[in-house]
Amino acid sequence: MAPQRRSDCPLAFALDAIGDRWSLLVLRDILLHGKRHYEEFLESGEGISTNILADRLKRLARQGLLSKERDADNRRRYIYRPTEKALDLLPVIVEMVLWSARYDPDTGVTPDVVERLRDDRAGFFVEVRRRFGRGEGA
Amino acid sequence: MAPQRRSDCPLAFALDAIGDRWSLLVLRDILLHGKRHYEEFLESGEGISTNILADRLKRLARQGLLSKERDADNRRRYIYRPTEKALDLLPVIVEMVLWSARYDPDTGVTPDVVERLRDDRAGFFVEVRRRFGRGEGA
DNA sequence: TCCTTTGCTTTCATTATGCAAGTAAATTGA
DNA sequence: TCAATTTACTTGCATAATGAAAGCAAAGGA
Repeated sequence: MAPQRRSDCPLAFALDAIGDRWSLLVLRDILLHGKRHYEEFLESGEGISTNILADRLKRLARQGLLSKERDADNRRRYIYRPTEKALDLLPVIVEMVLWSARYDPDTGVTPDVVERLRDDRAGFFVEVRRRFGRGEGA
Repeated sequence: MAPQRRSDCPLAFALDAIGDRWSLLVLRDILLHGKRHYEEFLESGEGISTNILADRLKRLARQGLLSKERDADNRRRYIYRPTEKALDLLPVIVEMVLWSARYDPDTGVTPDVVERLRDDRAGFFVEVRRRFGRGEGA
């Protein structure tokens, strides 16, 4: 997708990393929906196909956004986990969600969730990080 | 790029609108660099090609992010301006810039700009909006 | 020892991207 | 007044990305 660096612009850097239609949806599943396995990602409503999912997981891992390890409980599986670099994308995701909540008349996000994200971003971030064993500071 | 709706997820909505490698760079040129004409967008460091630029301008206008009108001073030109919907993407852009500033060792953004964006988001938004004739409140 | 589960890879058709060249309307200069 | 230039595209074509479907391989279960 984005093999080389296009410029030194920070926005271009972010877009080269996650500027496609699928990468952030995979991160959403991991960060917000607690998914960890390949099969779970496939089940998401958008219907990603198997080759694209495999490619994105590989890219995200190569870019240091995801770690991949065998599941000790079932060695056919792998567990995908977010790195700190991925957790630091939460503000980007939240702002995109708030923007869509404002402009999509058929949005699936409920008003109470919007309110929570708008009025307690920091608390939300702490809550998500806690689920991945990260305390308040880093 | 993203013809139809993939799901009711707000993140998917945003990605269908701006989830590609060019759309946000065009908006960056307009919102942050004061560019207004086709030729100016072509001059950006990333080197977008003419057909892609034309396509993205059309898409952004169709989605209500840009307005397009003839330049009265030079009727060969058109003036592209951001709508409120585009200005509301500033938080997304700022979060992406801050993320890249943290993780790109060769980032082009200077520490003082990073500090400004981090510590005075609201002031920054007001400043940008003022340039487009929008006061504090919408 | 099969059968199933899980995570892919491969194949191939369709679509998007990107470079280069061409087109057309508005403007300028001779 | 008309030829050159500016500005904003469009078109053609090659290459790359996407997507649907089928196939494959290792691990686990019956």
